[in-house]
Amino acid sequence: MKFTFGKKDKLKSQKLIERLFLEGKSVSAYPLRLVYLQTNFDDGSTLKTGVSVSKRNFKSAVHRNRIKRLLRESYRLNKRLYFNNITTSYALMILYIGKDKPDYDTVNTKMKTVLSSFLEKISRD
RNA sequence: CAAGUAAAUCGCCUUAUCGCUCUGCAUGAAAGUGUAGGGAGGAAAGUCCGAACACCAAAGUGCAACAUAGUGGUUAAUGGCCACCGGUCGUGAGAUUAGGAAAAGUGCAACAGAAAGCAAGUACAGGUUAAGCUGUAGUGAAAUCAGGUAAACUCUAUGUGGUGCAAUGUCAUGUAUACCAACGUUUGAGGGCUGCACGUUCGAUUGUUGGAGGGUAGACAGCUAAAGUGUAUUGGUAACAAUGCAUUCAGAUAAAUGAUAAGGGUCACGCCUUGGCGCGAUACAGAAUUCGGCUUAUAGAUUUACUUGUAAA
RNA sequence: GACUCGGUAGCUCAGCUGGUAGAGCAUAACACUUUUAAUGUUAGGGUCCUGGGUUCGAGCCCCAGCCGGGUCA
Repeated sequence: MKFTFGKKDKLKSQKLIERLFLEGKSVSAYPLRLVYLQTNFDDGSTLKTGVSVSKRNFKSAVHRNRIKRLLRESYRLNKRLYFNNITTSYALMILYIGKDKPDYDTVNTKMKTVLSSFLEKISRD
C-alpha cells in the first residue's frame, strides 16, 4: 500500500454515510473519534475514509479546512502501518470533536492511538 | 520635523520530501500507470442592490404593495459611480447629506407656558366709552404669521410580472393514482408558481386540508472565452468611452488547491552597541452559475497629492 | 442556495401609532419567630445587542452591522 489518498479511498456516498452514522460503532481518543461500519464496495477498494469537523465548534471555514487537511494528512501517512494486511472492508469516518485548534504533532499521535485501538477492537469481535 | 486629510497599490519568499484535483498526450480490455501543464481572494464573506442566463398562463388588465427622490452625466443595468449647486461638521486639506410637495386633505407636539386652536389671554407699561387694542417680559425646540413636522399618514413624479443553477434539460434507479377523517365537486371543483379581483385557457383516471406512511436523493449537460485580463494611445474636469497590440487564467461536489523540515524577508521588543544576538509576531480570510457595484473584516508595508503648526533658508 | 422571527434587570417577559423604562421570580436589609421557611415592608440592580441618521427629544422611525432561533429540496 502506498502513501496515497485518492478519490477511491474517500468516502463520498451520502447514502453510505447516513447508514454509517445510524448503524456504525465508534472508538475515540480525545479529540478524535472514529466511526466504522463493515460493508462491501463495488469498485474493489477495501477502505473508504472521510473526515469531518463540526461547524458548531469551528465557525471559520479556514479553520475547518485546516483541521480536515491535518486529519487527512496524518491518515494518509499512517494507514500503511495499520491496514496493510486487512481483508474485510470498512467505511470509516474520522471526526474532530475538540474545541481548540490542534497542531500536526498532536493530531498525528492521536491518530495512531485511535487507529490501533480500532484494530484491536475489530480483531476481538 | 510633528500632527493630519484624500486617493491608489501590495499583502510573505525559496528549496527538499510526501501528497490532492483538473486537462492534454502515450500505454492498457479495464482499473490504472507514466509524462507535460493549470489550480483561491481583495474581499472568494455578508446576500444589500443591479444585470446576464433559465423556466413559468397569449408571460393580459386593474387595484394593492414595494422601491427611489436637488440638477446634469455615465453604464448592459442600478438605489452604484462622477461632476456641479444647496445644507451640516471641521482652523484647514476635506468629510457628510432620502436634498420633491405643508395654498389638496387627515393627524401629531411630553414638560413648561395664558395660549402649540378654532378657543382663550399672565405680569408690567401705554391706551380707550369699552375691548388683547399696542409694546415689552416670561415658558419652550417652535409663540400670532397661522408656523413646524412628510426616515407621520398622504400627494406628485419615475420604476418593478413571478421564481431562481436546489433554475432547467436528458438518462438511470425506485415507488402508493394505496389507507383514515373533514370539507367541496359536470349547477364547473380545481389547475396553468404571484397579495386580491377580473379576463383567458386547460379541465373529470376528482380537488383541498390534516393524520399515518412508501420511494428517490445517482450520472451527464447547464459549467466556465467572458459587459474577460494586461498594456499603450486618443477623447472627456471626471465617472467612463473608443481603438491598437498581447494573452487564455480554478472548476471541486462529505467538496481539491495541502503537510512536514530547513533557510530567508518584514515588523515590534530586549541586550550589547551601530550591526549583530535573543525572543515574539507575520493579518482578515477559503471559490461552488457568472458578472457590475455596495457593505463589513484586515498584522503590516509602499507611493502620490494636499492641509495645519513649528524652525531654518 | 432562498427566506423568516427575535435580542429590554441575574432569569421569564410587558412596554401597540415617539415624551423621565415596568411586572413576576431572584438578591440585600428590616419586621414577625426560640431559629429557619413562609409572610409583610423597603431598597439596590438597565450602555433597552452595537454604530450612525431623522427629530426639540428615539426602547419605539430609517440605514448598516453583530449574535441567536426557525422554515423550504
